[in-house]
Amino acid sequence: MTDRRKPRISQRKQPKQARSTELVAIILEAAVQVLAKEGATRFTTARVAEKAGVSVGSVYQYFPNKAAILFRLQSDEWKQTSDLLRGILEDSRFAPQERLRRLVHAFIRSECDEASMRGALNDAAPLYRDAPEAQAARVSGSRAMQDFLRETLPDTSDAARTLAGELVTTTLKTAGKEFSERPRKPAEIARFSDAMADMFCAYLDRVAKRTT
Amino acid sequence: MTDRRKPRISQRKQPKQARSTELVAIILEAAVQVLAKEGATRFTTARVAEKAGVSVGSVYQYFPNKAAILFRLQSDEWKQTSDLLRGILEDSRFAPQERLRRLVHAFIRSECDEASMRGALNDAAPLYRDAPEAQAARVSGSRAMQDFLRETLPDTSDAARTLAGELVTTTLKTAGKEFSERPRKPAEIARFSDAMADMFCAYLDRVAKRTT
DNA sequence: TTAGAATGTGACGAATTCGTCGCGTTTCCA
DNA sequence: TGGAAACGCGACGAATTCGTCACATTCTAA
Repeated sequence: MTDRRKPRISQRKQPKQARSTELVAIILEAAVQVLAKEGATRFTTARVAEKAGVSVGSVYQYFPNKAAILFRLQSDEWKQTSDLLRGILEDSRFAPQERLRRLVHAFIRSECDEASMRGALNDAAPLYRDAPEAQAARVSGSRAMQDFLRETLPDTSDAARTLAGELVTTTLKTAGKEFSERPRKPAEIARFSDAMADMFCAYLDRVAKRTT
Repeated sequence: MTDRRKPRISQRKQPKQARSTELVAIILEAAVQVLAKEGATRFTTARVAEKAGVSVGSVYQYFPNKAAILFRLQSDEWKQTSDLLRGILEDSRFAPQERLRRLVHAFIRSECDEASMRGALNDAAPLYRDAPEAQAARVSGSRAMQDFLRETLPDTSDAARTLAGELVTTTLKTAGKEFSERPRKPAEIARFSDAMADMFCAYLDRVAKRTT
């Protein structure tokens, strides 16, 4: 529970037998449960072990500390959504603006779907975000968005495009998270997503015009 | 440190003599220091008391628990920025879009100014945000923005205006926070603020046109 | 079959933290 | 000026949490 320390966070030992591979999966699943149901401050290796029907020792066999479990969950989450978004942005069946719209909807819906887990994971961020591994993971964030913008804003300078990309990306991510913190009805979700997509489209149109 | 509990958070006792009034101020100041320098997880009543040159007992004389101190800091913060923003939005010397631009710049600059304190306060949010007092405070959030939009988008439906207001408000707040989490140069801050203001203006223009 | 590697166990020590309570000190006011 | 109320103190009990370690069990390969 220290803040300034930067604990190693990578996995301690690779499972070599089938049962231990499965064990890791069970632990991670239990971790998700505990996080969602108990919240970040009650997320404990002991509780995870109990939920998994396993002893604490086994947990520490594959994860050097609590932070490592959380980081793993966050990594999986990142990978999952980043794949999702990339897929949508590269789907050439749709016009660029339609792709963006779908992106926003997909992201916010997914954010609302697992709101309690993600909220808790977010609350726990102070425990793992200062570790070097987490820093590295943060860099490779919004590659897909830049590629998309290169296609959409071909005549815009690199600097302006980068800025626009950062703005859109952070807005989507953070405002989406905030929005999903309270329970929402499907209609609400759709309306908010539409509004955000409108905002992005209006902004990108304006950026495009500016350099034409 | 429990998550599900909703501790009372209001002040325990009103200071009645000058020295105790000053004491509360000293405690709060120390709390800010500790939060900024030590981070949320090392924020402790004991540390606050030590920093304030006061005993723990005195701290608990005026705050029922740790969460109450944090909530008080957050409340002060909210009040302060909400006054700032209201002032800018109501300043009729400037055209609406210019006001919005100034709003964004002021908010993000202020966010960057005290980034470490606000970041830590945010990390500690799980400790106080579930208390009923905090829920109540959240409601009276973005009144000024709605008034501003009533002026800017007179022909838009209430529902659409509310939606637009929520989107702009949450975007400003959350994206601003995220942006300020890493240290930024003044030029960077200005560029990002400009981009965000552009985005808002483009969006609001589009909303306005839609109903004209 | 059997040695030894991999895996799994859970009681336990160390550390931290919260908030209280009994008691001493200062201030107020009649 | 004297007593009551306000104020301030800090050692301490209760609770929680982290992560380890010595030992038990299961698996693999020769």
